[in-house]
Amino acid sequence: MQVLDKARVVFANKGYHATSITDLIEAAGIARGTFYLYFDSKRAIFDELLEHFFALLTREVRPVDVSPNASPPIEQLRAIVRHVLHVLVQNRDLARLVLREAVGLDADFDRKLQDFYGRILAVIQHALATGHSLGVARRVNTAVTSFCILGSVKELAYHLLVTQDVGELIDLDAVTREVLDFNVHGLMVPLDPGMRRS
Amino acid sequence: MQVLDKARVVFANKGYHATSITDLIEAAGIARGTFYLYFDSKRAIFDELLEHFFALLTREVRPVDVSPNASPPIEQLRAIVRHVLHVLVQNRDLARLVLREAVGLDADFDRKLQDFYGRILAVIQHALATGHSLGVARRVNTAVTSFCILGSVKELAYHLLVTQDVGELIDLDAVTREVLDFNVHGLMVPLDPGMRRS
Amino acid sequence: MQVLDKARVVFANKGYHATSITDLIEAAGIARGTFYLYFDSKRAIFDELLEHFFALLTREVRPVDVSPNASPPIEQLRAIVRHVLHVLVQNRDLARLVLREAVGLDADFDRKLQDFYGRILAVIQHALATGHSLGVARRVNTAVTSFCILGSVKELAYHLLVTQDVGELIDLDAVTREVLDFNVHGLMVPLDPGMRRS
Amino acid sequence: MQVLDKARVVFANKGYHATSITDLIEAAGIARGTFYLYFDSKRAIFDELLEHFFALLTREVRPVDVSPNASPPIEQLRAIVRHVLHVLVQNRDLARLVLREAVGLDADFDRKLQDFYGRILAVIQHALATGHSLGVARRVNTAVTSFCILGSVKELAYHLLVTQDVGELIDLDAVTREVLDFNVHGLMVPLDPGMRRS
DNA sequence: CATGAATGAGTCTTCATTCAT
DNA sequence: TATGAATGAAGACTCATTCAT
Repeated sequence: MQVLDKARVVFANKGYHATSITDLIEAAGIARGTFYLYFDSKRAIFDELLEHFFALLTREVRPVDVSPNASPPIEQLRAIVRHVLHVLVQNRDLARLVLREAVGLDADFDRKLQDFYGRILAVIQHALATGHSLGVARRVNTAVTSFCILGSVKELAYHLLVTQDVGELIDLDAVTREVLDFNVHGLMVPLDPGMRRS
Repeated sequence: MQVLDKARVVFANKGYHATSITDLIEAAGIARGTFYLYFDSKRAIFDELLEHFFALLTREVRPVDVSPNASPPIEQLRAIVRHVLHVLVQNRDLARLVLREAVGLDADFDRKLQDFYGRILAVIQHALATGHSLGVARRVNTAVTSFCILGSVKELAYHLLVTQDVGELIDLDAVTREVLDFNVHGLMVPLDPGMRRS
Repeated sequence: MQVLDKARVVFANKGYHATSITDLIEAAGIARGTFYLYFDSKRAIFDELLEHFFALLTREVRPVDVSPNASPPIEQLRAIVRHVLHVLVQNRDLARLVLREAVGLDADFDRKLQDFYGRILAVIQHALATGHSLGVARRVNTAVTSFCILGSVKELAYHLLVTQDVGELIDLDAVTREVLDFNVHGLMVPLDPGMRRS
Repeated sequence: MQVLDKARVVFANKGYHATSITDLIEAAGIARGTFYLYFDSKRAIFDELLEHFFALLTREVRPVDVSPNASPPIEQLRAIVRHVLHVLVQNRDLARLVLREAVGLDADFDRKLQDFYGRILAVIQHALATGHSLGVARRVNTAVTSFCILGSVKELAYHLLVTQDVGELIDLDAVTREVLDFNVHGLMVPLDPGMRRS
């Protein structure tokens, strides 16, 4: 909806607390009362905004498929990361809201965020376990490691979207490759350089 | 100071915006005017709180030493990570504030946070470059990778401190080992177990 | 407007500093927020009140007309004085505000007051110079004398409005005549009483 | 006293309301509690300051002496005006306080001011009546005219002291002469009975 | 006499929300 | 549906005054 679109921009630019209802209705070109016709409160419209974004992001985040004819787990993870980064970059405003404003807003929202990240973490953990059982991944503490993986992607996304203003110029594939390389290979030099190609 | 101690707890529990001066003075058991005797504003006491924490955290964050008789970079990094996690765990309240409340507060604070993380990122980048030149680290995009490393630690810390209530029970050394293992070795199974020693 | 009307009375009775927003809204019978819907601040409503009064007072204060078919300068001055006294008497509250509260409020208001009185002084000085060049007025230091004239009217007005409570009973024409007599003839007995009529 | 001296300057520069106890004690170089050792309140020290000034000003303001061997009333008035202007110029700070800050402060102070001016007005009225009975002054409404005389001096003093910064350069005698000329002769050109008719 | 840390009543101002039209 | 005037609870901050040392 028009109002949601405008609100997204305003929230992203001014932050949740600094955004007033007045800002919202002026941006949307509607009257004060009209706003409350569509949304219960300032909190509610913010919720709706992020709920939509959660759905968008989670759409492609699904458990790795271990069936024989599925692509290898690492490829599935790569697809997920690429998708997530892509959605984030395509929705800078919403991404800023999730990564900056939605943190520590209130207990209710904290739970939603936790649910969201929990779902992602579960997928990662599942992938790690699967990868290990397939012999393609080290044996790791899946809980700790899944946080690490999530964190590495989040932090990268954060700096890409919030800090940098030239976000459009980023080579998403290169970044995705780099993140995955980091997550897959770590920092260590290949034991036998002769056998690998970057 | 007494007031700062109480304020730290209140801020950590209620969040910056939800905390009122009244909350602060009731927690500290002082009068309204007394508060303003010591702090210029609500924003100022929050600032002081975090500034102190930044100092605490940064104390051990220093560029890796590449002189011959220094311990290997990886060990230095391990020390830094252990220290950071330790400080975070020892200062749960302040850690919550930095990881949750300080984001998106206002432009001034954003800059401080960015400075803080920037210093850490610089150390990491420097370590990566050094490690590569010493032949102990892969050649990576140091910018991207430093975000990944920072993110992996931050996310872990966040979940340790914010999500879990049983943070005291955590084996910090084990977690540190796990994070570093992740960052150093990634997820891949060792190519040739027979040829490696941890 | 209703709010302005009530505010005028309250300000006049309690004085600017002693008047609180609470006083204002209680007198107007509106809610706190409603006040700020119409006025930016306590200072702003006061400003608006006086600005209006300045306009009212200045309306008839114009340079004396020296064209042949205009009434004599002394008559024009008389008209101005009568008008000013009339407006003051008709707007006791506003008059009190200007004469008592507006002095030394803040730099901005001081400037406005100075502008206002400056305009009046300019008219008086102009009239004095004109009168002298027409041979109907003594040669005087126009700067000093214009202050004297302004002062004589101000002081009279002040005592009429502020001190006395029976201001309505005043014969305005008699007072105007007396002020002008004072300003025109001074205290001296006519040199040749036989030739003059009061 | 030292504290009073400093307070006078601060009050004169910042105005009564804008002056805080902090301003006062910093200027005097004393502690907060010490201030209340000497003065009951902010209001009280201001009162004391002005009370002193009233005494200073009133010292020479006495009823005109009608005894045969006294100087003529007009001379006595001239002496009073000269003295008043002199005291005002010699005590710019206090003068500013009386003319700007003391107006409309509170009911109690209003009464004191009224008493003060009342005493002066009484002297003027008495002088006018006496002058008339001696045949040296026109018959005027002494009430109205005394306001005019007081006002002409006050306004002049006000502009001399408050508006102008080059007050030192003023030729006090010339100004006194001008004021008296104005009050005595008014604006009219001297009648030359032989040559003019009103 | 002197101090200054502590007080708390009181002030201005904001803004999410409501509701009569 | 749409409007926008009105609301009032709640917030941050000030400052004259006190009193234990």
